[in-house]
Amino acid sequence: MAASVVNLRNKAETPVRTVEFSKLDFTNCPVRDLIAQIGGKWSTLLLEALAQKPYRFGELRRMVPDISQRMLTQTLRDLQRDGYVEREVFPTKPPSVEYRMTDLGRSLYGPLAQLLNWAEANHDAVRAARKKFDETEK
Amino acid sequence: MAASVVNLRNKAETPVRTVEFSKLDFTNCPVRDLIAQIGGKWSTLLLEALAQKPYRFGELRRMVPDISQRMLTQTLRDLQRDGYVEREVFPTKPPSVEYRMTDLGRSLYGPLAQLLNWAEANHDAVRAARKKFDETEK
DNA sequence: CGGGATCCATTCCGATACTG
DNA sequence: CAGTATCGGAATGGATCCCG
Repeated sequence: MAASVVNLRNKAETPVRTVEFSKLDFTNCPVRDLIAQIGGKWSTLLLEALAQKPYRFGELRRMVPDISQRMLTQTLRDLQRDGYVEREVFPTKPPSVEYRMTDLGRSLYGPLAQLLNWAEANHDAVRAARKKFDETEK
Repeated sequence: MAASVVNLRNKAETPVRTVEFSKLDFTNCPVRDLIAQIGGKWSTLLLEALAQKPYRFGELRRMVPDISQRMLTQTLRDLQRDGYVEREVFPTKPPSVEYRMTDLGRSLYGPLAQLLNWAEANHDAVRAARKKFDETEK
């Protein structure tokens, strides 16, 4: 229904998004469905690493020292399930496993990197806003 | 140290991000710090609504019917704390409260909207990847 | 080396009831 | 109308031990 369709525009009046608020079923909402995974604690970090080049399990572990191997395994598995990452096992002795980004993952990383750049560029502004909010004691 | 700095480049060899993996303290990592909030279950939805125009509490509640008033209050409060949203109370009878986006929030919404567009455009691809992964019974 | 299995603490979030 | 307070279940994530 047209009344429930919202056009989100930027300043140049170019439509940037159209969101229908009438039917927001969790199982079928792309935003919640995909962002829930990307928004996990370790997903973006691993996507950033693998956007550079393929890495082995142990290499990723050393690059992100404060991740538990449980979460590394699980996050990589989830990223593979969503089609962002490929896994290849080399039957060496002992075995080694390499993770690399797929084309879908690279296409995701474009807009994602822009958002992460924004986060870094505006981290101070957000922290200042938080401090002000907390000091005003609301 | 230079060895721990990773340049993430796109196909045109333009550096898009530089990530230092050596010091990723949770309290000081902008990505995790900001994305953790944005990645919450309701944040993006409310940012999308308020990117269009200001809304009152009850209007937002009706736009997103499956949110509890507890989470609506809390998410709006968190968005306000991070400086994305402003709250204005009108001392009418009964009182009404309006929420509107700040300039910081609008600047965030630019790259965020691109990511959300990607999520919608590629939802089918991800769902297909999930189905294939699950059927391959890994 | 690259996991899997188990246990446990914390956090998130929904439901419900109450208030100025 | 726009919240606050409390409770409890579910999900998230860390620590530890085991295994081919």
